[in-house]
Amino acid sequence: MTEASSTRVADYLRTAILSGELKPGDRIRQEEIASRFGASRLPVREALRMLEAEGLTEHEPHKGARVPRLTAHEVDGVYRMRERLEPLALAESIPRLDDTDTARLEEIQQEIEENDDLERFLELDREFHLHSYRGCRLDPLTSMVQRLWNSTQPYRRAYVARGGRSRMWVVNAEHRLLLDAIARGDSVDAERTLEGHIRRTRIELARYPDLFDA
Amino acid sequence: MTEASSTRVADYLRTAILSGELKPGDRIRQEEIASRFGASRLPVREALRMLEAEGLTEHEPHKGARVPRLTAHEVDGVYRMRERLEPLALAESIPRLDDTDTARLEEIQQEIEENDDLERFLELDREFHLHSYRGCRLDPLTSMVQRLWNSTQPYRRAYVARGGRSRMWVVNAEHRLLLDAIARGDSVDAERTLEGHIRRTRIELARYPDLFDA
DNA sequence: CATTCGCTCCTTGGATCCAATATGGAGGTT
DNA sequence: AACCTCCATATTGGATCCAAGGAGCGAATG
Repeated sequence: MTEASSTRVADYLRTAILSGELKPGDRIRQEEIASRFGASRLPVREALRMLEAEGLTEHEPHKGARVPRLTAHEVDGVYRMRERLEPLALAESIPRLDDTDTARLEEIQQEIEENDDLERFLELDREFHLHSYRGCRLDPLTSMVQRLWNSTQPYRRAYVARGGRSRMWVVNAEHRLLLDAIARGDSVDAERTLEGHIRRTRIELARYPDLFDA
Repeated sequence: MTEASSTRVADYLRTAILSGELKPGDRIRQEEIASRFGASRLPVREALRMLEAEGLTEHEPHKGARVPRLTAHEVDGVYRMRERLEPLALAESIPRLDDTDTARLEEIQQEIEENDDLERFLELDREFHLHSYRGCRLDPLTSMVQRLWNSTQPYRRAYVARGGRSRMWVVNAEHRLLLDAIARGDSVDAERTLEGHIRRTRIELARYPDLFDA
């Protein structure tokens, strides 16, 4: 057992939140998680701190941890941050991407277009974008980008489940344009395309303010 | 004692790092801090997790916590992130700033120009910029900006101590232009001015690659 | 004489127990 | 009947103790 126990707990909770098993507003009781792992509450506490750092949980003294419930305005803000940060990550990444990477991106996009499952789309879309940043050597930047993706995941899910279906062709077109720019190594074009992609998604999301009520 | 003990420890360590008392590469022994506070190691562990979330410490299993030592490339990356994020924070902030705020900014800038102490300058410069974001209602954004400032603080100090003196007039001019744009409520101009301010600082920093060796 | 193996000590990771605080319900009062 | 207060209980925060892993030093050997 060279792996830290708290890390395992953190991994479990992370996938639970990202998969939608734990929803915004849900309370996380330390004892419950601890017993599920046959461990004490201490590693759970550590894990919750780690997740807090990743923006996946929030903590209030003597009240415990919850999955954060974001307002429409906050999600909008996160998307505006992504509009600025992800183009930077992509520009930093492109010079270091090789043919294997672009082939992989093409493959993912292909599967997105053939896929018909909601949950699978969320995974693939995330993988598509994060893979395009894989060449970015700026650790603080990539971890921040990941954090932003994590924090809005539940609302992405809600949106796609609601009305996202009809707009799928737009996403696919944007992804194809992005792929083209990346394959050509055209960072400037890629940045602009990506910024537009995120901005349009943000504006689209704003059309469904009731996603954030529950 | 309604205040969490771990919070006090975190506050102490944070100021210790930001003030330069703890330098990049320094190890932080839990027992040492704990005894200094007459507390057990547990709240120290929690505090270290919090600081890790803020980018002020880093953690390795069974090896303990250290103040992160950034490479020149990483600091450059952080500045590039700031170039993109802080203009957004400023634009978001400006519509909500009132006359009291601009007066306060003017006051800070005035003191910067009269001041001659290195440590005091670091404080004032930080306060100037962070105060200009005070109207920004996007919590994730402001906390991230603060985080970026924190993580480069030791290197800002080293730079100013080394050669920053001679360039002070540039900083002052930039701050004055920024102030003017803010006072006029001209978000577009303010964004552009701020971006240039950060970019020039980044390029200037890159001229001293040996700041990162020790 | 250098190198490597192994041992000891130091530091961190985890479990259990105790203290402090918020939550929810019952009962009394207006 | 509604509201407020107070108490019981559940849940988190902290202290102490024990286990596990890494670093540094010394001795033995090539």
